[in-house]
Amino acid sequence: MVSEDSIGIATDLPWPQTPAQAIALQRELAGRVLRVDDVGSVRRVAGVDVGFPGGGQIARAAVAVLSFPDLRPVEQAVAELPVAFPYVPGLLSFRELPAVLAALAGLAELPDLLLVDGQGLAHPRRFGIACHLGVLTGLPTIGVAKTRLVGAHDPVPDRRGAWVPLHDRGEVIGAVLRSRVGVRPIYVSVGHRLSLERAVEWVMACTGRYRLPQTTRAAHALASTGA
DNA sequence: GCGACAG
DNA sequence: ATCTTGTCGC
Repeated sequence: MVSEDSIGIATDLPWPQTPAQAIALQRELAGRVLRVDDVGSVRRVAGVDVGFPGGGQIARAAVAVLSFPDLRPVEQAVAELPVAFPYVPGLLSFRELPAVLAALAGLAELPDLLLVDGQGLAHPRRFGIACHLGVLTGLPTIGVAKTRLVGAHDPVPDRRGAWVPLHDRGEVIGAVLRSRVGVRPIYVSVGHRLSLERAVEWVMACTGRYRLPQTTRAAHALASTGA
């Protein structure tokens, strides 16, 4: 029973009710992640983030769409839904994605690329929230996290744009990127339909004078204030 | 058994 | 994530 809205976002999805079901679904969907570059021309880039106003019973998702490459605000959408899944490290998407999908459905036009607040492949089962959102929407996505979930890495040179690979169990799962000199690095990983190298380039192209990309900052502001 | 642990 | 003011440092 899957319904779609006018711009093609499925909203009424079957959803796991327990951590065990969620993990099984991640293992199944992880095989659908595309790591090859297939982004196309990007005119609209969006930041995606979720806040929990009040006691934390409500999830408020925000999508901030910016023009590319000038990064000017062009559209935004917010959606609030009751929280239906607890926060469990590794299962973040099951808590936040329902609200995110609702917010995306409220846009007049879909973005060409999504920067998601959280991990992509840099996840225990290689299926963080950025991968999950990419697979569900079919859109190119990138995971941009402020802290590490899994993996190890060498020190990152303190130069803007420098990055080192993030390793886990013998494979490269992401990039630890110095988006700005003198600040903690950010964790970038493939979400869907692009390579790690291109993901890092897109993130840098969306980043100005701050540690986090403009897209992420705009979405965060929207998700926490609601307007 | 003792830590680590996106948001 | 959220609850919260001032304060240390560049």
